[in-house]
Amino acid sequence: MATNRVTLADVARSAGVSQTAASFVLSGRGAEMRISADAQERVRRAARETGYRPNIVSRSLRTGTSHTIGFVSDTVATTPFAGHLIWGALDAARERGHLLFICETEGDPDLERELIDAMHDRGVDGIVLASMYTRKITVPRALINGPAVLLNAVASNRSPIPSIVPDETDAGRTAAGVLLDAGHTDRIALIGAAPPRQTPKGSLAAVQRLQGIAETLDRAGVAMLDAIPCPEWQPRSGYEATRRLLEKTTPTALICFNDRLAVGAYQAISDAGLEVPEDISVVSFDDDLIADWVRPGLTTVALPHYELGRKAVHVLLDGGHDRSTGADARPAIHKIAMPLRTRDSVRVVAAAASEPPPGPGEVLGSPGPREVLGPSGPREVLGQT
Amino acid sequence: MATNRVTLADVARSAGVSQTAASFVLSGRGAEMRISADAQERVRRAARETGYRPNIVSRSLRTGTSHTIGFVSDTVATTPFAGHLIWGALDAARERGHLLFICETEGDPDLERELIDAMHDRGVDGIVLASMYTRKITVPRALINGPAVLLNAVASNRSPIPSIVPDETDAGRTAAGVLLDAGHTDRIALIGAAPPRQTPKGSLAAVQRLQGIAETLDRAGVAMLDAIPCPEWQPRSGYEATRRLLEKTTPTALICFNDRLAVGAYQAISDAGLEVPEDISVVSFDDDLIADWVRPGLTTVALPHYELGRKAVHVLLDGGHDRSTGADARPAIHKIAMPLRTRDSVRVVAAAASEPPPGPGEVLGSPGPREVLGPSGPREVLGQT
DNA sequence: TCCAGGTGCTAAATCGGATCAGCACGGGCG
DNA sequence: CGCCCGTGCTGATCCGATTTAGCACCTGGA
Repeated sequence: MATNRVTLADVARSAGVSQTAASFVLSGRGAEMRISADAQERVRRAARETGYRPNIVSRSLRTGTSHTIGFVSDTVATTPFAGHLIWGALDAARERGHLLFICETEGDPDLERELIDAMHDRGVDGIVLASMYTRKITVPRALINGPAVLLNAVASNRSPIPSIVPDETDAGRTAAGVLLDAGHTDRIALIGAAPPRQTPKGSLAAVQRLQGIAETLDRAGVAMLDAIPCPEWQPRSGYEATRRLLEKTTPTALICFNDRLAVGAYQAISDAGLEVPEDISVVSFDDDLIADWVRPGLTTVALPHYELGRKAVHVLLDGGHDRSTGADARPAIHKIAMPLRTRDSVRVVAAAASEPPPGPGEVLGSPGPREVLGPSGPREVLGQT
Repeated sequence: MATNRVTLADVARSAGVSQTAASFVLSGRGAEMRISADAQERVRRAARETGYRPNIVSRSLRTGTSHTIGFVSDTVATTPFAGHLIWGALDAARERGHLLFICETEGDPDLERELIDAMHDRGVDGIVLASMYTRKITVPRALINGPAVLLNAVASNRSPIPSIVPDETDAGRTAAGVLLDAGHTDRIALIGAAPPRQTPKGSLAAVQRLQGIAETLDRAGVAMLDAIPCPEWQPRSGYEATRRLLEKTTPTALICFNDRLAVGAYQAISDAGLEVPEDISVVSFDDDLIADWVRPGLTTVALPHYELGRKAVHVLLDGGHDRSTGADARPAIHKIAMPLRTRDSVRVVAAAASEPPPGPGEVLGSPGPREVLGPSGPREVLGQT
């Protein structure tokens, strides 16, 4: 810090009023506190001419609000895919005049406690506790020392802290809907579906995506052809599962439970001498980087990282009022829509019966009414050097 | 902030001493200030039992040091590749009891100024101004209001601010050395070399890498076969350049100026019916994610992002003393070694004449004495979902 | 006996704003 | 003439630490 910062006392002296008056004027309470228009003008001019900026540290000491938020993540911060969580939080914080402390716990509970405490020591207005993938977590005790929200996570223990998570169930509906809308009313198989026990620890995506898919297919009276579980959601597993599926039967559409599984599925389909989407359509989840790299581009239901980050900050800053809405004591769980990214992996077989006939210009691609575009898409990812 | 935080006054009261005495004890100046062993013990016990934690906001107001650092980047924060810059800074800061404010300017000078000011308003101890790729930047005026360092950037205007950059010249020496050590003493071509004017604006890598390469080849008496410039360092350019090269002549080794160019070169080599490394060896720079994905794995000189981030924080916190070392008024430029990542893209033709004969177990791979391993390699990058 | 010097602490000021509790002045009214 | 009230401000206190200045007591030497 430079030693020559202009203080409120300087401004007051230069305007010929008391520090109190200057404070009132600059905090917008001039009229309310009956400061004359003339004096107000003098104060404002002095502030402008001296380049006065209020010292937030001292304000924070007195008022207890620091215009600062803590962002504590397990490993999100330096992870390529979910850096958008931070980006959204950063943007929302800036819009509302806040700055973000960011740190990583690396999954270590002691470190987590230490970092949360360090943030409280610095008087943060609240803490965003973020998880790299959507899951249940046990809320650390240190968090109760102030306002907080859970980002990409829900509390496994009882806790009054609100959560922000992607709407995975609706994503399941969207994925199934894409196929239905494109006229696939038969021979739809699932890659990566797993009974709840076989799912990554605490992960919610597997269960909820399946639920949304099943609900939508049921409602349309479409039976599932098959559902192959995968031990882990990696390309290799997707490859194995799809190969086994193709040995048994011939699907015309696949719903893969994430993009990495879908990449494996692509490989297996190709190995079987078939093509996407001519022989088999593929829909998936996440909108991983690879979804745009594979050919044909993968139609997928995107994790709305940017929006999740934004929402977390907004809920945190507007927080506490959640409890007044409704009489239930359970903490709010805010679900963020997962937008569909339409690419080239779904073949349009026929317009869906339930859809209005397509207009002249929109024969191909058929996004249909299910497409939900995120309020602002991610920026292009840049290379290094 | 919770209302029931324990304050120093509480501790003092509970220990039966004055707040002054308590402050002395807890700041480690108890003996110096002649507080009796008994009183010291009482204070420490009270602090422990009440769970006292000093309020950094108030300390900051009094002492002007907030144990807080600002990290201002253009777009680094949410970029997959260079998130390691932040990770290194985060680790170093935590080791020294500091927390990081992180923000992105998106290249907008107004936003940059606004964010730097916002950080100064919060009493940061210093600011790290980071750039996504190594380049010259004009140091914003707002930065002179406190200690600062430039990360991955050097000042184009006169400025007393120290810089932390990768040692690109030495990286050039390393890349050329890898080939020489593997016995390539002929037919070495460069892909991506460019006259200074044709280089990305302000980028230093092109010039310095070339300088190191040329110096090392010269010293070994090896003439360059050819050097093809590339308008931009992307796979397509690398592909085009290599294709043109292969039409003219037949190199046995390529030095590509970054990994993306090398990926293009791989493609062109394959199209020409040749193989890496049997027909043509390839060395490159950056250690981009793709360097480990392509087959054969690409031997490359890594950008030491993690170390750069660490060093920036250390220089910042130890700063100001730079000027005293040496009589020259120019700001310090700290160059961080770029470690070699040996993979499988370089064929060993023969042990280099200048090298000692290889030991029994190390016939292949020949890392040689040039290999510099970073103090701690990057963690594995995790997927999402 | 007196005082210098050491021991073991404490009162009060300070950092820069926010805020509570008034205070001086002028005009209108009874 | 005295009182009340609205206008337009100001003094003092507070937030929670750090730090300067200094005070009371005791011991030992002259």
